[in-house]
Amino acid sequence: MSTLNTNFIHDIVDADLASGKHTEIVTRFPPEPNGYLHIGHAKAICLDFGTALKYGGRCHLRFDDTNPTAEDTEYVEAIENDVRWLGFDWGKHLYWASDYFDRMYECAVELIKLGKAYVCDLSVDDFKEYRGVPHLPGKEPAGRNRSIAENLDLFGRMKNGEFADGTYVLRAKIDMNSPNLHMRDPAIYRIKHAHHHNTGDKWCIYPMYDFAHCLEDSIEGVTHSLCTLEFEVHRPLYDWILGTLKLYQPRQYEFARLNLTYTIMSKRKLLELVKENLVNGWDDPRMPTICGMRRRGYTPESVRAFCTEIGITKTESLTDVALLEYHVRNDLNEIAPRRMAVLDPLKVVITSYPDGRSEEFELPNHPNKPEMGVRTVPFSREIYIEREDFMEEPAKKFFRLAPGTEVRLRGAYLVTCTNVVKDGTGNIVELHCTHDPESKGGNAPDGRKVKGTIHWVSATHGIKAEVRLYDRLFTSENPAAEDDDFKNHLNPDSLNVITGIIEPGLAAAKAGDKFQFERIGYFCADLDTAASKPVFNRTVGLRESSTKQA
RNA sequence: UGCCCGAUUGUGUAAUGGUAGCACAGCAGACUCUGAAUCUGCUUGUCUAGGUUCAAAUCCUAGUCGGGCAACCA
Repeated sequence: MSTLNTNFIHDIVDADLASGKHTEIVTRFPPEPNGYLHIGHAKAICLDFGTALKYGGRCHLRFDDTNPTAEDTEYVEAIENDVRWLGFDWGKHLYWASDYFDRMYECAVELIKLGKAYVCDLSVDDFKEYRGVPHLPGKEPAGRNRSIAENLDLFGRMKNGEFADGTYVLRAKIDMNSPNLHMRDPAIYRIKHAHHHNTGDKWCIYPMYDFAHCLEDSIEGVTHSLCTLEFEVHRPLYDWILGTLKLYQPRQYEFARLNLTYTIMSKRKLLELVKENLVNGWDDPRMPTICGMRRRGYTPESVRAFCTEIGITKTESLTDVALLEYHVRNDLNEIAPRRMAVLDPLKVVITSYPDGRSEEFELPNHPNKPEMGVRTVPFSREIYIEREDFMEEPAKKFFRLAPGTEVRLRGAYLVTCTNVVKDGTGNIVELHCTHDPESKGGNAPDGRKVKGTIHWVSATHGIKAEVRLYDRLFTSENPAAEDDDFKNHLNPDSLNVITGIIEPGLAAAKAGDKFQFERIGYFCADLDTAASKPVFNRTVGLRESSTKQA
């Protein structure tokens, strides 16, 4: 597994191991079950699990389910599935923040007893006003000086459901004048009369992220708590809570989140696309979600290789999606069997080939990997070729078919175009060619060089297939940074559904099977595919040298 | 305006006081029954100004630019 890269986090781990601070490395991936995982999460997953793997430690999968009004079990299974698909295993270490609600409550009580937490009755608006703004000190609420006994009583009554949502909140007593807003007596427990998927109706108060997360890490013995940059300002609070409670203190380290060109990474925005039917669900192959990429035909190996390559830093950046596509091609090139499919068919009649006759050619599944075997492809008098593989008036470096020129039909015969058939409006509807019967298999006995090789499908044997041509979802390199609504920058051509002609064997493809359609790109059978109606997704096109003349 | 963080070719990263390297992208060529893959070569970079040092991408100071923080979200 390609996790042997190094980065500044690993430098820290190396140092901690060398100094004896830790002997076993424990990390965690802590998703909130309120959405689907995307490529940005893949980066975090590769770091969290990859670090544990590299150092022979363990990585916990922990659902951060502290907000029952935002979360849904719908997402839990999808998240587990996605992490597994990426190739990682949490073993028996599956946890829930809600597993620790009792402990967290006790910790909150402890904080109150230490005089380090109090119940506050400020309204949400007043709460904000008292907190103030970054460059001015905040104001201390009256409740800040409540007695410990009164706080204990009030917090107990909050827990017992005596108060309505929003009436009280438990706050850490830190410093209303701190330059760090998160230290201005942050709320750590709020009242939410909501049913929780794990704990049912046991609780009507739930811990806030800042209070819950450090306790979860501490309880689980996490050594390195890795998160994204926006939590940097939360770190003092993380340390304060554990320090005040004198609990084991994991260290939090922050790294930059992934940004990719021509995509958005915000869960909220992705949800918007799904809800407004601008895409066909979370697993739409245009989505940067892990399930979307899976359906698109990306492999876990390629996603992991990409995550390794981009590295882990604190520098905010915008990674070129071409780098991801490179890794997808790189992996698919190795593993995808070759097939022929014509996406924009132009009929060719081999006039010298006997009518009614057909034969089968044996073609390799992979040009450089004989061990991948061969398949047979039927040939007949009428075939389809790609419309763009013919030019009536060929450009200078056009190597393909043109009137009077000879090309190789991949693995079949050398053919020469003898006639161009047009309809009344001048559109080319058919080509006539003659073949060299001596060139069976694709080479002439006289050894003459033929530069052009094009793919083909027998018109009498080929099967129609729905082919979904996917392109980038946005036309803007950085849709989230545009001044207007990101949805104004959706690519109207991000999906183009066409009917192509595939070699017959391809109709048996099972959903998820991956192929290279020679000279076109990598494709995979979609979830919707059926032998009676094959459906293929374009995963990514082949790289095209810029010298290729259209 | 307060605090925190960051800045290395077009993009992403490495170099931990000692030759600025790698990958992608781009360009040129070789090879090729995929204009793919593969192979070869090439172009382009340390934000600025001072300082420390025999030596600075690296350490210090100031500035510039970019980002984050003001949910009873995570």
